[in-house]
Amino acid sequence: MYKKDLNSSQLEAVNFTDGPLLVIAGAGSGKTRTLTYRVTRLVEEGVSPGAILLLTFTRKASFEMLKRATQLLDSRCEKVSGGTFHSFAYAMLRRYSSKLGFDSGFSVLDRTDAEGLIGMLRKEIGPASKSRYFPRKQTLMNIFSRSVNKVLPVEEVVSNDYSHFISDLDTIVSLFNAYRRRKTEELFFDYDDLLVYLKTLLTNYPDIRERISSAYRYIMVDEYQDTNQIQADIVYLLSGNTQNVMVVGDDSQSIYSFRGAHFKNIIIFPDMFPGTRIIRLEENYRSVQPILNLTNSIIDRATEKYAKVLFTRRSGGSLPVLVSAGDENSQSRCVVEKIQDLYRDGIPYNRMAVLFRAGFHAFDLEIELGRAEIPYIKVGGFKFVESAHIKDVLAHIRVLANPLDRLSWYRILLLLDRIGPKTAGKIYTSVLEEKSGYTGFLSIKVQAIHTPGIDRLKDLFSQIDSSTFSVSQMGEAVLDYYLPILREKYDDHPKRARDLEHLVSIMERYGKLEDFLTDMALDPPNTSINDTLSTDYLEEDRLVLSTVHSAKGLEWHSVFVIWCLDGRFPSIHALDSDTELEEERRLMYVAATRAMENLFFIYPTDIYDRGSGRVLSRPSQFIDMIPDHILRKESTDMW
DNA sequence: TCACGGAATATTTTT
DNA sequence: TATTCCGTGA
Repeated sequence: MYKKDLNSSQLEAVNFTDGPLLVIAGAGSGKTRTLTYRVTRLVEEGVSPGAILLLTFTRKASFEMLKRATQLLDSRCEKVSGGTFHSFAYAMLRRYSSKLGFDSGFSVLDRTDAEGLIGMLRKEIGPASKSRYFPRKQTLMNIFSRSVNKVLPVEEVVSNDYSHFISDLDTIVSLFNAYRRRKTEELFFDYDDLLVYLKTLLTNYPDIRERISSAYRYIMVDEYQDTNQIQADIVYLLSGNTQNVMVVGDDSQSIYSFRGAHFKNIIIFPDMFPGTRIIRLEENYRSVQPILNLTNSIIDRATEKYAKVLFTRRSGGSLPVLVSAGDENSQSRCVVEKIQDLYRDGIPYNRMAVLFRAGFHAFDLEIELGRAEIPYIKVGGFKFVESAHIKDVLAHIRVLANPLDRLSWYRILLLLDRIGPKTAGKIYTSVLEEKSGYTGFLSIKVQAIHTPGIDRLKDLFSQIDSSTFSVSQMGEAVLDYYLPILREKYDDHPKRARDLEHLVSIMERYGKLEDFLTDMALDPPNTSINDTLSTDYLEEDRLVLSTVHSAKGLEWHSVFVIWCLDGRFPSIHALDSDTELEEERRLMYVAATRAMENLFFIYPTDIYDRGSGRVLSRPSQFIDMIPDHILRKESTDMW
């Protein structure tokens, strides 16, 4: 099976099982296949599945690979440990949390929670003089996260990238320290902490490092170009004496530098692991030659690249097309028409995708698709767990698991009439004083709080018994309580109520409350059908709308990239920074290399950009000025 | 202490 | 366009 299904480079990678291995895998070169077969090879050779660690970029990616491996070999492959760096870190930290002083566990803060916490602190110890601009909580989080991910002091991040806030540096630094303190007090880890604490654990406790690294004797890391410094350090620490580490990546597809990732990790891997074997996968199996010609010319113009020549044996195929449309709506109608044409030619909807730079770029298209009755699913962009109504419900559930969670208590209490931050603070303090977990709320001794809201809330908490209730039973109880509030608060409550129903059905899959809450933070649902939270997909024939970031690693028969307009893609904010512009180029490269047979770039003209006051009309500089024999030009005027 | 209204501010991608 | 911030009146 190995010889039949793999080319010689892939086979070499699969058979190289001991020692450090770097696989430079171009787009569509069978990277996933190589990783999958390597798993089956190891298992087949008798390596215990539990000793294999497969770190991927999303949980879905590792799930898919292991499912495939199971089909190829047998169910042993299901036992392979797979997941993201963050989920792996979570599992390890759970196991050894007492070492780090978190005896009673901890919960994970997602991005908005972290910002909320910072927002609270900002109010408490914020800027002394209110006359000047002070960074918002979001900006503060960006500064802190960058400092952690790039392993730089906050001072340096501020003076390098946020020099306009330099006069507030002292306050920013003390906020950072307060943020860290509060996380510890309330038993919280944010995304960055998961990685940082894992690294600390591995560094400071050699015995634990030894135990973990000997448990995972074979480590594989996918999408290595999108790892950051801490992740690379973790890989190094995990590799132990055997150094059986295989990393796979493509520097041309590095698109997460905003998260601290740096593709240089790929380049320096052989320095970290002397004796690294390097294998290049350069045959593309995905795209027809005309598409490859185009994608090569996109990436050829990159200033910094590590030469790689992709070739394909897939002859034939038609030229990629660049379409100029009048305005946003004619762009949408153009996409709809082409999709209908292809569908009539026998291409199912789920083999076509529309990709875009940012979630909101698809709004107009979604309306047109609805009008044309084309079923679609949207991936990425908007996150449901961050919408207010979902957050509201989750807050009630979170205090059940972690009664120290001040943010959630505040959120719950502020929903009630006549209760503001001050009162919420008093209630929070008195709940803690009871020292009986969330049930402490039932006997709070705060004078003069007798609102109907508080009584209803007490009802809810007295009804829920976290030791006997299943996760979804808790969800249902909270939902019963919350729905009247929802109706009061939002005029679009029917739609939001549907999301909540769906949330409860997701809860049914979980046995433990902690697992549910952790997944909501680390692996939140990010797909929607008709603007409503949805998790069942691929079962029906639906067109895929996706951000380019969420499309990474996937492929479709026909791909449409919309808003290929200079100032949108690349984003107008990237235009004055070379490194950001280069990242946008790689992003365009990722988008284009998703296509197997047909590739369309579409851009509307005469778009007024509010932010800059400029009118955007040029096609994206990444595909502008490409000769007609590589990229065909069309215009919607011609119809 | 809360609730509300007007003003100011702004990017986007995700674990 | 939406969110978030700040001041004012109740």
